[in-house]
Amino acid sequence: MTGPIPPLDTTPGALGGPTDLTLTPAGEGPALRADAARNRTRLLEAASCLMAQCGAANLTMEAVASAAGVGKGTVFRRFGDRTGLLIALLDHREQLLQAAFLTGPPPLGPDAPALERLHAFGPTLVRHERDHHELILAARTDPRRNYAVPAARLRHTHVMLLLRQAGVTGDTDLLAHTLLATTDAALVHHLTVGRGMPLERVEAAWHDLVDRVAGTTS
Amino acid sequence: MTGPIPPLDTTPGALGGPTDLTLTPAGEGPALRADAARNRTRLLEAASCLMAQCGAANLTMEAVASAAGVGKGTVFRRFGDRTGLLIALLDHREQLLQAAFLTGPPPLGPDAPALERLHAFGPTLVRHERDHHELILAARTDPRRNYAVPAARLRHTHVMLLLRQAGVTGDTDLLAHTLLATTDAALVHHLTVGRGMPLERVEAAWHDLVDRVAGTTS
DNA sequence: GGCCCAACCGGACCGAAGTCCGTTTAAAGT
DNA sequence: ACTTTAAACGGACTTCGGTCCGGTTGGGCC
Repeated sequence: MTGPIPPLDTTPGALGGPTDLTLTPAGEGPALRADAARNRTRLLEAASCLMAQCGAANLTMEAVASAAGVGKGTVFRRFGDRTGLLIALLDHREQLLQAAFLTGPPPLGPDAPALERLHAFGPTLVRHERDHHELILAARTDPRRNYAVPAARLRHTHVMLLLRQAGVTGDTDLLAHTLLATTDAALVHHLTVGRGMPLERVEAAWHDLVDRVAGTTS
Repeated sequence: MTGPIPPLDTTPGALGGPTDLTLTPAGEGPALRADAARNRTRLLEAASCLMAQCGAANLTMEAVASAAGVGKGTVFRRFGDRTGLLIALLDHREQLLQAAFLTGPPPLGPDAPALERLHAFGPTLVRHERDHHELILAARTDPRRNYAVPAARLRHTHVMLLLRQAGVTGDTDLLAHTLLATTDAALVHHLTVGRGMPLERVEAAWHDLVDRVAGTTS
C-alpha cells in the first residue's frame, strides 16, 4: 500500500499488451523462473482445492501457502495480494468463456450475425457470473480493479465491436458498458437470490435492452 | 460473521420500514439511550474529521474510537463494522440529494414532468457519485450490500416510478437498474479518471439512454 | 428516592492480510 | 565447470478488523 509499487507481476497477462487487446484471449506473462512457475501452479491448485472445501470467503493466504508447501511471502510475491490470487483463479475459469465467444460455434461465435451474437452473449454472461458469483464477489474488494482486469476489457471490446457491426451508431463505448452492467454478478445475485427473481426475467431484460439499443440508430 | 446476527442496529433507518419505502427519505432508528446517541454523533464527527485528513481508505476504527474518546468496542457496537460506519457517513451526505429529488425544485423535484425529472436525475447522480467517490468506493467491501442499503433502494424506486409516470412500459424494475448502473461510482471513476473521459460524455450517455428507453414503449 | 435490568462501555484478545529482510537458487555468461 | 546476479524463498513481524466478557450506567418502575 505504501511505496511506488514494486515490479510485481501478479497474474500472467495481467498487464496485457499495450493497447491492442482486440481479439486475443490473454497474453502470457514475461516467463517466470522454473521454480516460480512450478510454485505458481501449485498455489493455484491448492487454492482451488481449498476453495472447494471452505468457500472463497474463508480462503486464507496462509492456508493456501502451507497447502502448497511454500511460505506465505511466496504467495504475495506471486499474486500481489489476496485479490490478485482470486482474480488469477477467476481468469483461469474464464478461458472457456472467452474461447466460446471468440472462436466457438454460433450463435456465440464468429459465424453468426452480430446482432444474434449480441443476443446470445447476455444469457451466457449472466449464467457465467451466477455460476461463479462466490469467487467473483470475493475478488471484488476494490471495485476500480474490475474494470482494469483484462477479462473485463475483453468483454467490453467485444460488445462494442458487436454493436458497431450490428450497425448501432452513437456512443458504442458507453452503450457497451451499460449492457455489461446488467450482467454484473452483484446485481444478478441481488435480483435472483435477494429478490427471488427468476433468471429468465433477467435474460429477457437483456434481450429487451439490446432491442431498444439496436432498434434505433440514434 | 458467525452466529445468528445480534440485535445490531447499525445506522438509524438502516433497516427501514418493512416494504413501504416509497417516498420517505429514511426512517430514524428505534431511539438510542442518551449516552449511546451522544457517542454516535461524536463518532461520526470524529470519523468525518479524520477522513478529511487521511482519506477514507486510511481510516482505522481504533483511530476513530480514540479521537471520539471512546473504546473500540463502542464503535463496533454502534455501526456493526467498518463498512457500517462508512455507510453511515455516506447516508448523512445523501440526505441533501434525497431532499433535492423528493421535495426540491424542478427539474429534479416533483413539479416537473416525469421525463424531464428523469433526464435531470442522471447528471445529478453522476456528480454526486463523483464528488464522494472515495467514500463510496471505500464503503463497498461487500458488493451485495449496496443494493440492500436504503439509499440505493430509494433511488431505484424513484427511477422506476418516473419511468412508469413517463409512460414507459415493459420491465421498469430492471430498466431502472440498468439506468442506475450507468451512474455507478466505480464505473464513473474508471471512465473519467482511468480513461480520461470528460464528465459531459457520461452525462450525454445518460440522456441518450433515457431517450432510447423512453422513446419506444416496448 | 431506590431497585433492577437491559443496554452500553472498554480494552484485552484473536486471526488474517500484508511487509521486510536475510538466505537460497536458477540460469546466463565466461 | 565456475562466477555472478537478479530473482525467488520463507517466516518473523506489524497492523488492523472484529470478538468477548466483565464492569458500569441510564432510565423505567415501585
